[in-house]
Amino acid sequence: MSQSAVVQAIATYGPISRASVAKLTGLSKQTISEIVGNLEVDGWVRTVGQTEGHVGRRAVVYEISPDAATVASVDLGGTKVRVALCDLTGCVLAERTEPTEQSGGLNVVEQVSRMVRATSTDSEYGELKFVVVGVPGVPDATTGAIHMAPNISDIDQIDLANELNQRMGVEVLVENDVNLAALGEHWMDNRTDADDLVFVSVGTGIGAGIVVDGKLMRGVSGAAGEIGFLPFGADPFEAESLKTGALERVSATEAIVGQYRDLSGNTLSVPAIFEAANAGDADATTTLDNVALQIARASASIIAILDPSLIVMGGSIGAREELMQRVTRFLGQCFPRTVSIQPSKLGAHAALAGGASIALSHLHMSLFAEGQKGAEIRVPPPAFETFKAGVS
Amino acid sequence: MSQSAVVQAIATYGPISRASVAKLTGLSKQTISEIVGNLEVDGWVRTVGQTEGHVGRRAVVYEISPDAATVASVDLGGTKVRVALCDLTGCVLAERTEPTEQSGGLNVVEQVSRMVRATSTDSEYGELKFVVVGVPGVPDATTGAIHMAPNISDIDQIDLANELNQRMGVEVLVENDVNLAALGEHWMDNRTDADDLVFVSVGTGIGAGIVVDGKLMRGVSGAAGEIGFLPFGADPFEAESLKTGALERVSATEAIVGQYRDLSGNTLSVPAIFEAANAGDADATTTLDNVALQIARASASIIAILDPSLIVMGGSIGAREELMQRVTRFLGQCFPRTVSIQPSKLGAHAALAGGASIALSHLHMSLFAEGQKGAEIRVPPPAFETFKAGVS
DNA sequence: GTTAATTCGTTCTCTTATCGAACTAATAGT
DNA sequence: ACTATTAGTTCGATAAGAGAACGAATTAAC
Repeated sequence: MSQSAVVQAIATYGPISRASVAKLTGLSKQTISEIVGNLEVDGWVRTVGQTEGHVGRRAVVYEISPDAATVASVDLGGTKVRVALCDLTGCVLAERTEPTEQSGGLNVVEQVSRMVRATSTDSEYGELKFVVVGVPGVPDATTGAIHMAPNISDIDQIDLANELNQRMGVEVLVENDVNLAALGEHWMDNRTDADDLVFVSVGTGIGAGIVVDGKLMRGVSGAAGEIGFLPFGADPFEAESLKTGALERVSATEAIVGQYRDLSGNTLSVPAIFEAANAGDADATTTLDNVALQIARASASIIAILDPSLIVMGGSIGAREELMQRVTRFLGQCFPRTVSIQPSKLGAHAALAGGASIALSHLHMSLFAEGQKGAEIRVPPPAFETFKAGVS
Repeated sequence: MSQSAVVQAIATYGPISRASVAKLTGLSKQTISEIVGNLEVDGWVRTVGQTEGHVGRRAVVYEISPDAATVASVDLGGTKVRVALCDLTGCVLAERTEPTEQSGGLNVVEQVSRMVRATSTDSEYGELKFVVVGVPGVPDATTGAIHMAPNISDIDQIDLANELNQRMGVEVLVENDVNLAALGEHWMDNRTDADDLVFVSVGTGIGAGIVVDGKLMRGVSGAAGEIGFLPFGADPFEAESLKTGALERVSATEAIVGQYRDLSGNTLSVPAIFEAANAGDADATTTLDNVALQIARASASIIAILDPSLIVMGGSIGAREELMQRVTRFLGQCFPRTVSIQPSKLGAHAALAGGASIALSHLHMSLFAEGQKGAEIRVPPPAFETFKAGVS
């Protein structure tokens, strides 16, 4: 069937007539009529009136039926758990946030499944069909355990996707949170010219998510984008660099606080250091310069290897305007080509958006392109403001 | 049509009966009979006898008709032009090598098209259907010019693919030589477990070709893998590093010769420096250690960002056993995960093999999967010895 | 206000790829 | 010779989709 193509066209080109879908897809009119008819009977699309003002007969226009089903996107962080319930168009129907269960392990599983259940039955939404969970670690494809996630205890001892699946009875996908953030930014960007992007997150740690050809690059062991281990910043041949990562040792929260303390003798939080720099504190300025220099080098490495069209900076530190400006300046001094660097548009909600985009793609695939090889449905993002409002 | 699946099965599983193809593809027996019948009439496959010794009726077995068509793979280097003519199974039918026309520009175009024509009409081969040319530079997708190719003069002034196409009347694809080498190694490796690899070439320059998911990663401007510009080795903030690349300044031919001269006062060629190191020359040993250290850092960068399953070292310098051992040792000291590092199996012929693999894939696609979206035909490589013998 | 041009959507027929089942053919082992 | 087994063909049946023709509804133009 070419159901997927039809759904894709309706989803992408908003309210649209069957004749237009025929032109867009290249399929014949009656094929479209039949497919749309079936979709309408099954409740996936619905009519929204008629065209008017044009020459010729009025066309009945269709759109995706937003409430035919829902998906949930979960951002499982070390301190907070966020759950967003989205309809088929990606609009946020309900959201809730809780502090993460610090006892970790199965208790977190219980917490997430309880929150998802509560959110999805808040009122009369469509059936929950898919859940995507973003975690601050590397999901192991075979065992389902989450490696390198020091912020959530015992999360590497259980098969997270499987445990959640059993409790909720819905298909669950677990993905690294930075990867999801990269996808989220890419989704909302919705660019047609180039289909790639690297999301660089600087916060308690430093990491990157890579989108190439609209798809996530994970690497064989799921560790693609672990730029904390780039071999510069600290001496990469010191033992400590093998554990923490040479670059991470000089560019994440702890390193920034430490560096400022070494220079000034005072211990300030990272936001306070930014304040101090803005107020003219020379030590703070030096600290930020040093950090930005390292991040510029990291960006240069990424560009040298991947040649992306865009780098998006995110995380509590990375997205700061003061840092971005410095990074852009330094990058110009150590790399011949210029690449656009932009701050994250979605901020703390990037991973949530990425989860929603994956969930919707998967759902559409399973519904309309069951077992087709090259099929790929790209669900267009909702208006930026709509999404932002839903999760604020 | 599922022609592509049938061709794929016959190409991959050698001489094979129609019944077996049916089982492999999941298509029904008479569908296979019809498709194979058509392919045989058109000359793409042929029978090669019957099975014997099994219970039941004897099966007629088919294989790809090797001489139904040919493709040419060209390695257009700064000093040599190599042309290999391959049949449909990837076997080399004829080969020729000439010094590169030093006048550059259109003269090189003439040289290549003359060589290809001469090679393909040497005797009675199948019709030439596709030509792939590997160049030491970055092909511009829009203009067809080759950027960053200092070794072939004026090659950035012309639309290479187009000029060649007009002279030869065959479809021509131009690709970076390191990218082709990466594909060639990947093709010959023919691994089923993981479908990615990074080819690192160290010679007059340093560069990398990246294969992910069986496909080349090119980047937006075709500059992916330009690891000469990784921001370490020399100081990346010096003006010279913006031109030559910070890493390239300390790891390619010129840098190695220079470094040894600085240490010892003597000027030796790179092979001579390797000899000296093997003979116990401390300065040569130090030089090679330094170079290997930088290449290990480059490898660490690649692994941190891409997380590949394999790195293949190539180029006149990179493939040397003495260097590889050092790189492996240093990499273990600056990166926590171990990744397999292997020397190039194809040596100077890697790009030629990569060109052949692309040419064959394209040809099969255009013949049997015209305008199918997700279609992809993977032509299995010939036996390693067969190929090697053909181009030696 | 009638007519022409235009667009939408349906009906009907035709093509093409594929499958399923029945049937014929050939072979090894008993 | 008989049987189990595998190979390959013949003969419909089915389903996705294309193409053409036609009816319906609407605006523009005279």
